[in-house]
Amino acid sequence: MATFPEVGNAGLVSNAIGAITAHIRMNELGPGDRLPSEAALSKELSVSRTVVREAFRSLAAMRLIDLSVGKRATVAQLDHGAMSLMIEHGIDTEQINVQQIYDVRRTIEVRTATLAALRRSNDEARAILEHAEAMRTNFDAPERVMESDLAFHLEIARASKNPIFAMIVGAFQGVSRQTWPIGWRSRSSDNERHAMNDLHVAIAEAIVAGDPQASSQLMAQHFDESVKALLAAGVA
Amino acid sequence: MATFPEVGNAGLVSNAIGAITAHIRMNELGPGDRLPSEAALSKELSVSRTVVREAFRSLAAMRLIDLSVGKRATVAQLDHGAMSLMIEHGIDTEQINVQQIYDVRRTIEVRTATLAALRRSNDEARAILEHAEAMRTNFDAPERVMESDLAFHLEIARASKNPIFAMIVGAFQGVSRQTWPIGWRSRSSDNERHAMNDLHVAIAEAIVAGDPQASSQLMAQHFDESVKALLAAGVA
DNA sequence: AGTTCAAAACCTGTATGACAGCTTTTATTG
DNA sequence: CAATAAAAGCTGTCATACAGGTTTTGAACT
Repeated sequence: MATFPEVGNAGLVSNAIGAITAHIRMNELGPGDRLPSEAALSKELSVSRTVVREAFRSLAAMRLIDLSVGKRATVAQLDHGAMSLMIEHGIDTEQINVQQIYDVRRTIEVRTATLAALRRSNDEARAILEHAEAMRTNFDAPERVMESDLAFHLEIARASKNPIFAMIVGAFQGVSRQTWPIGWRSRSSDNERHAMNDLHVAIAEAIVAGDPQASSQLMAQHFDESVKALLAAGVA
Repeated sequence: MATFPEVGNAGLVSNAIGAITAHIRMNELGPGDRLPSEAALSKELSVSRTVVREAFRSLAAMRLIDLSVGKRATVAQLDHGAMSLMIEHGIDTEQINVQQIYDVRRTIEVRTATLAALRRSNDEARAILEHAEAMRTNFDAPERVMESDLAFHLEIARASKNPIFAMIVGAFQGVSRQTWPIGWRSRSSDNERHAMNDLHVAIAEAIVAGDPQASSQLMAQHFDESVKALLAAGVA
């Protein structure tokens, strides 16, 4: 008899992955909930611990579960880690370019700006404004300006109250860290750099004021200027 | 002394993943190019084959590489498989809901419609129109209407010539297969269902005509109506 | 020299067993 | 009943083995 029908035919590991996600679904597990041990799953699925481990690793790579030594695996919170790696891989292998990323970001962030203006909590409004102001304050430390810039955009995405937007915006952070300095240097004068910071503050103020129109219009303007700067610097 | 500094401290598997992606980057590998064998990497990194395998599995889970028995691992093409699982996991664990997905899709697809009108090849234009017409033709077989609908949206994303859009739109297909029938049933009459199909044909014609304004406007209208139907059906 | 084809070498998928080190449960003791 | 120590459970990593694919090698033949 050897192999009886099995559930699918794409390898034992794929089956195990399916069984584990099914377990999560059927038991209605949520973030933090514990999964069965490797040994238990190994027994239940009649496969070696090796197979179960590889399935766990796969799920952990996609950030569907968290692993840590000694403890059992737990269901994970939505996270942009895996998507970040996918995007970076796309860049590394020249399947996507920086301009395409900016198009996606612009499309999404014009929307998050709108939503943030409508839905931001007071704490989020304050955080967004603080990040924008930090960009001004640390003008002479580009490293810090960049980090505040990234935090600013991510906080707006969070304030949109749609975790998918937050995940996508987060996923681009890694790549943005590489391209940001290019944009900064390519602005032709400190005046332009100050103008960029001012624009961030203006977006923050529109969101604080709860003005979706102004928020999205200013965000669009910000991206148009950034793309122009990047193109001027000759980024493909 | 035991463990000497190592490269990082997040476990041997993480190190191996880093080493492999670094290998891809430094050798400028592209889709289809072959990676070193497990044994070779195992030797080079001074870790067991087990560790290398788990690293490979992790990368395969994120679809950065392809594995197949007997052959060496190869660099993979950008693919929405991993992101699909992430989204489904988000739904299963109630971290995201259907309305949020529709908001993301609307945001992105209004843009892909615009770009498709500007950039579609003739083949793509024809394929998009065919999918829309197939929705009409197969009116009595909802299953087929759905598949044509999904293919229609994905083809538009591809025609935008931005693989990130295609990846995101593709990632939502799995979930859409679950919610689509709800939307179909929730339209109050066959008239409304025919209207939905007509709207798809109208979008296709706008793209064929190379009219970005009309394309995006009609796509926005399509999503607004779909969301309305879903809300009417009481989808959270 | 070039082609064909079979053997050899290589490679991945899976299983088993072992042990270190961390975490949770259990049992004991005060 | 609380504190604590022992036991049991769990994950991370390693080594080894073998079945069954795939690529390379080499020999035989044209």
